[in-house]
Amino acid sequence: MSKRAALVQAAKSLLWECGYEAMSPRDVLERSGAGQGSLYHHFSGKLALASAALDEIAAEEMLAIDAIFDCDAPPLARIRSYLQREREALRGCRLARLANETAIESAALRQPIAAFLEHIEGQLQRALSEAQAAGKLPATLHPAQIAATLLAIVEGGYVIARVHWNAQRMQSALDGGVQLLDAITLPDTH
Amino acid sequence: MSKRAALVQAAKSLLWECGYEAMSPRDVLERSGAGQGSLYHHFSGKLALASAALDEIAAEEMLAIDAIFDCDAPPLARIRSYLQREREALRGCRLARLANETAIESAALRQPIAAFLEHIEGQLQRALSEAQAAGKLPATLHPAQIAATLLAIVEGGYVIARVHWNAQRMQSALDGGVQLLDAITLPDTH
DNA sequence: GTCTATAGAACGATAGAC
DNA sequence: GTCTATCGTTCTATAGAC
Repeated sequence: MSKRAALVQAAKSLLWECGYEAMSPRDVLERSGAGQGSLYHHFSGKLALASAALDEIAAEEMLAIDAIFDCDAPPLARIRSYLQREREALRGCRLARLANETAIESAALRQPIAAFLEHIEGQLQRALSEAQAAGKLPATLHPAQIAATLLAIVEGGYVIARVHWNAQRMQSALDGGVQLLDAITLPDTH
Repeated sequence: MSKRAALVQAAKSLLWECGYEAMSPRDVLERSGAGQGSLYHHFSGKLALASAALDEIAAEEMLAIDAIFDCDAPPLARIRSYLQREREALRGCRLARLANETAIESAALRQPIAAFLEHIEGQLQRALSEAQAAGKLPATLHPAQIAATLLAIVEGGYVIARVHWNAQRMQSALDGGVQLLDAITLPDTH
């Protein structure tokens, strides 16, 4: 593996563990086995390295999202699969955990994270629209907003779990989300 | 105002603006007008100062929550008021914005934030149970889990807004939450 | 209780040899 | 492309005068 790849790999793991501000170039060098020179040869600085790492993380995670949604299951089942997916609640969302760092104001960091969330919302909205077209959901609901709500349940679940330092807290929020989904599902009319 | 109070006041504003790790004692001293000595006379260190500041913030915010919930409006209207409350989405949740910092593992920081979230969940759960008892909600829903879900919508809404750097994104998530609440509300049967 | 001066370590980045 | 050595700054905390 090239030193550049090793640096990006180390940054990817450290960004999840520590976030951006708390990830020091020193940590990255130690974990990757590279020297200072390699880092500043391949990247203009810490921000550019983190941006490259987030690009890779976002690409990986979007593939995982598509693996859930691009299947033959009925639309509401796909949403349930997304909500009930296995998660490491206490580690936080691999991308959105950076949301509250000052550096999120930099587009280089924000863009890959925003693309990831947008991708999830798109899949959720598609599934909701499909369910609505099939008469499984009330026509009064707005798929775009419900999609945002479902994504918020997941991202908020991570936050709650970390504050209580208890993974079960996220599970409760997700379970409630599934209950809401079940409660608004219309019975078949044939 | 005593220097101690000035230090806590400065910490309260900086914690919201920057978070914990990014809040340096230097910033606190500059904003409060106090010297190094005052800080380390009144507090054992940065962590103790932040803990005291968070205690005050949590107390203030819980009062604001009670102002919404302790009123004569019907239970589901109180929940709607909470969801539709005015918020500064891009600033993030004044307390839970610290959720993804390493220091959240310290009980001194976590406890006031956890108490705040717990307080909200309690109010939501009470309102949901009341609505259920009045026949306004399906008996199949679990108030504790729905309460966690509603809180997650709010906390997740902050995250999404910050990632997109667009306050409207939080609004969409909250609007969807209100739609879900309306969709599960049972019609009066008299 | 409050101040200024300073400590020792870690920060992000640069220099320059190979 | 990779390395080691080092820069100037900022970090959190302590010392000690008043």
